[in-house]
Amino acid sequence: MKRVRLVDVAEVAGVSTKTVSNVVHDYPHVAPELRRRVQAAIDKLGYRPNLTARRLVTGRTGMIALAIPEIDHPYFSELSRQIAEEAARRNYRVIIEQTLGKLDAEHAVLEDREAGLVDGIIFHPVSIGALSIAKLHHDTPLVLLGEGAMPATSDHVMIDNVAAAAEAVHFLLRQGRRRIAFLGVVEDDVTFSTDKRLLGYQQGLIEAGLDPDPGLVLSVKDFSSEASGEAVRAALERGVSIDGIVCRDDKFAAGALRACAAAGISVPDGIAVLGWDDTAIGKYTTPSLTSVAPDKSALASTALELLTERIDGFRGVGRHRIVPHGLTIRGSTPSVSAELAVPRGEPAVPSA
Amino acid sequence: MKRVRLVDVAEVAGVSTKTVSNVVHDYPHVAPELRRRVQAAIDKLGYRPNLTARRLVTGRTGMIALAIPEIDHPYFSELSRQIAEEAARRNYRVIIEQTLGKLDAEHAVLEDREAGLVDGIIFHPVSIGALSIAKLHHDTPLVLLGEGAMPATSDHVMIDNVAAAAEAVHFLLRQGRRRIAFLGVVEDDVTFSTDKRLLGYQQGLIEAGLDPDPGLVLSVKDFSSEASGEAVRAALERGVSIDGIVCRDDKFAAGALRACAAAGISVPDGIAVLGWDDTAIGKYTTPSLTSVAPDKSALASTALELLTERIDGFRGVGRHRIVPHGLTIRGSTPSVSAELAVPRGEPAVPSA
DNA sequence: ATACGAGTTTACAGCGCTGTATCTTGAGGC
DNA sequence: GCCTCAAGATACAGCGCTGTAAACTCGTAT
Repeated sequence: MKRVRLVDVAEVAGVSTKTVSNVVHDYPHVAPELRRRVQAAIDKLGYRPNLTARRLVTGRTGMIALAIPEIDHPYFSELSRQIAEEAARRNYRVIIEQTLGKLDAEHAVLEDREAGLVDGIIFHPVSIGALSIAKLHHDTPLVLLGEGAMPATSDHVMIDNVAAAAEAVHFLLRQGRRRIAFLGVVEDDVTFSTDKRLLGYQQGLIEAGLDPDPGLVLSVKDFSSEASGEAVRAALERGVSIDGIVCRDDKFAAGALRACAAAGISVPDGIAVLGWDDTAIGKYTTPSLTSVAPDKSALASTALELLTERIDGFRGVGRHRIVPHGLTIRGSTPSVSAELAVPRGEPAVPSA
Repeated sequence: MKRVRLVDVAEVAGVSTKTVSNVVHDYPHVAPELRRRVQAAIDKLGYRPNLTARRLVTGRTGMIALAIPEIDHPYFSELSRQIAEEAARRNYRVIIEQTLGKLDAEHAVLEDREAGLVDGIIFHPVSIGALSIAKLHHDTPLVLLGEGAMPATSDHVMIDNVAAAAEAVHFLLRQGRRRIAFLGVVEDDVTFSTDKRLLGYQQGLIEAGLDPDPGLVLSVKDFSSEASGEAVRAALERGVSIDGIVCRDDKFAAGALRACAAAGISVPDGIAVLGWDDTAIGKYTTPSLTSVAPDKSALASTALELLTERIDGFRGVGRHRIVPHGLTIRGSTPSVSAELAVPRGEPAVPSA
């Protein structure tokens, strides 16, 4: 059963292919009667335009590629959803490319592998450097996400990680916490996110007149929640005094929660734990997780806005946009009002 | 800056476009010297084939659509990852379509909206019925996933939900649990998954010579973990005696865990909780979750296998494949060995 | 009656690529 | 020395659609 083509419809309706095309596209100057006849033929034959053919001639594919490290990481799947929905609103479809953070896969994203396949690329790089991006990037419109490489030539969207981390610290300080740890720095970490968050953490302490204690910056073996839990366990065992933890992501926070539970320390009473990314993970932990919340919806719409502008011909230099962030407050930090009611003068010292 | 085309390369190399095409495709009968010359021209000009044009002539797009309810639901994002990786292995790209389980979106998936855009569709339906699928489905190769509609005409892949639920029940029975609840039946549930799992649950009890107690089939207001927790809380408050819960998915199980904790009942000592889908959620709950584990990798590879066969011309009737499932054992159920060591004769009765 | 132009409709080229059929070449057989 | 044949290279049509420009229609102005 051959697919129905424009010519088939044209023949049945007794008009030219262009007229059929005009009807399909709702071109205004088509006589009502003809429009009816053509529409009837379309319905009768069940005609559907061949998008590939349309693309070849228009040069537009109506698709954008979304290149992210892992599709099943909660942050990225939640972000993907926002982007897919925002893209749909603008009549674009999304094809998802998983890089697993690997350098060669990230190179492939830029190397026009999608040549003529997508109109633009939204890319959350992890391993690749700014220089490589600038070098490899041809002319497919590109918007970068995250705290990784950000060459001046490309558009870029992120939240203000430094400010967010400082705010997270202030949030805990307001609740009387004084021994706030940062979890954590990963050995051989190639990502830039941690740096920014660590910087903001230190900045927050300094702003409050506190001296950052290097012993409170916990280092973690890898990016798993097991490793982060292990790091917290080890710190507590060493006798490090901690009454709050700012984590680089929700996974790490989940590990911290486990370690606290294992050590018999109550969260949030003994230690307050603060995650990052406001992913679904935070809804399932015990207690549930207070987490820095990037505005994923704003992230998505800003990325799409920049990208569509490029697709529509904008040729200026790279634009850098900061989107809002907030703090989703759940059970792993004391409620602010409770704190205000019973201000604590002394930092809580864990028993382990 | 115009894109480099085949003709541009041909001109530089001083050969026909077809020869360049042959080089690009590694066609064997090309003289080594010519191949070198053409390759040099390709490299020099930075030529990348225009996939859209190639598609128009070959009729193959190299893309498959994956239509799922929610991309950021852990089960679906994990499944998506498997499918994307399996597809990549077979040189297909995946475009993801989110239906949100809505009927009109599910209709759209089948209505050739992707006409000429994808070579095939992998579709996890929720709302649409078997009849509608049979009626709407044109000739784009299609493979269905899940327990929803499964018209005889379409290929279909799932796990044996009835058997898995029965096994889950037996697993708890072996540990001496006797008051096993099923969580839960959702009012106005349009999905078929619950039915199958409930059936298997009842079957498992009957096989063990137990009489299913209707009071142990908990009904839940919606699909959130809050609602499932509420259902468990209410049951416990009514004084229903429960020592084990088989849940229709991990989200429900997470809600159950919270309800137990709130009621002061230890999991797994007082109540054993068993989730479904083996999603990442189970790693973050307290305790971590024992969960029925569909073999997502087998699901993905089987779906791709059936789909590519159809794409490659197979025209037979719908094939139905059952893929394996297992049980990922974590903290929400007692370890089997401990149970064997200390067999319990009496069901544990929760204190609430 | 003729010209004009706004509104309709069409012919045709061509997007960039590949499949088919065809042509060229040179080695080997007689 | 001529013919055969396979390997190597090419010409050309055409995938299904849309943009452009030209053509046609018909009511109104001249």
